[in-house]
Amino acid sequence: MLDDLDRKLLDILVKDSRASLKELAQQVGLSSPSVSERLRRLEERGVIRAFTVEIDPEALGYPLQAIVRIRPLPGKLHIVQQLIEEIPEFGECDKVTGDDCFVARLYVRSMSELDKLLDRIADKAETSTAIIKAQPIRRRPPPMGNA
Amino acid sequence: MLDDLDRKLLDILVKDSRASLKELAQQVGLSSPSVSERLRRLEERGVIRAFTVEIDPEALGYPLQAIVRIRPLPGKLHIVQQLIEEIPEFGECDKVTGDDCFVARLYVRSMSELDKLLDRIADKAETSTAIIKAQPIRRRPPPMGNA
DNA sequence: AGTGAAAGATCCTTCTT
DNA sequence: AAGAAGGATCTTTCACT
Repeated sequence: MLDDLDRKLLDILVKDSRASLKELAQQVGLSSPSVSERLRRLEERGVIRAFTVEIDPEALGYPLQAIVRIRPLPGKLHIVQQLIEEIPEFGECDKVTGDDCFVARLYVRSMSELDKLLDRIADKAETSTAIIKAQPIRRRPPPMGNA
Repeated sequence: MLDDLDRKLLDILVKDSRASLKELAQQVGLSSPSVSERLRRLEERGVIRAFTVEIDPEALGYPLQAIVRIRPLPGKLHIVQQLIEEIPEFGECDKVTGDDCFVARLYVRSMSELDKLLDRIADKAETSTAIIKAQPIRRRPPPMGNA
C-alpha cells in the first residue's frame, strides 16, 4: 500500500504540514512533481485525512480536561450517542467493547461546567469521570516503520 | 488573550493548515501582513502547537485501536509511565485522577499484537482494555466561541 | 513512476501611510 | 492595520527517460 517514500513524506508532514513540495522533495530525494503526485494520491486515498493545526486548549479557555466513561441505560444508547455528538465540549469519543459503551474526552472551563455538562446525560446513562492531571503522551500517529 | 480574529484564523487553520496568508487574510477581512504577524504570535505563544497532518492509522497498518486503563502496582508508577512512553504504539496517554492512573490509546496490527504489548506491562500494573468499535467523534479542538 | 527545466502564477515581506 | 510593490518562491506543465 504505502512505500518507504510515502511513509517518509507522512513523517515529515506530521511535523510540519506546511512544508512546500520543494522542501519535501529534497528531504525524500525525489523531484517536486513526484512529490506532488504522491501527495495527491495520499489525500485522495484518505491516508491523509486532514492538514490541520494542533491548538492548546487552554488558550481557548479550556484549562481542564476529563475522560468520561459512559454506559447508557437500557434502550438509551442512540439517544446518548446523539447527545454526546451535539455537545461541542466533547473533543473525542470512542465506542468500545465492554461495560462502558463510550469513552470520551471532555474539555471544560471549570469544575462547575464539568458538572453541568455531565448533568445533561445523567438521566440517560451512568458516567464515570476522571480528571486529567497530566499528558505523558500527546496525540501522535502510530509508528511509521522505516520512514 | 485571543480576540475574535485570532479565533477565526485558528478555525480556518484547523480545517486547512496549508491556507496561505493571502487566503487567510481575505477570509477574516485583514491584510496579509496583519495575518502574518498574528500567526507569528500565535505560534510564539504556543497557542498553535503544531502544523500537522491527520493520518488514517489503518493506512499505516494499524487497523485496531484499544483504550487501556492502567493501574500501576504499588511503587511501580514511574517505571510504568516510562514503559508506556517507550512503546510507540501508544498514541496517547493521559494521567488521571481515580483508581486508574493512566488512560491510553493503543494502536495495534492485530489482537495478538495487543496481547503481546500488554504483556510487557502485565507484571507492573493492572490493566483493563476496551477495543474501539467505532469513533463517533474524532479528535477535534474545544469550541472556539464566536470564531 | 520519475526527472529536469521552464514558465507562469503565487506568495511573503518590506515600506509607507 | 492597510495597501502597494518588489523579489523570492513555489507549483505545474511538458518532453523525455
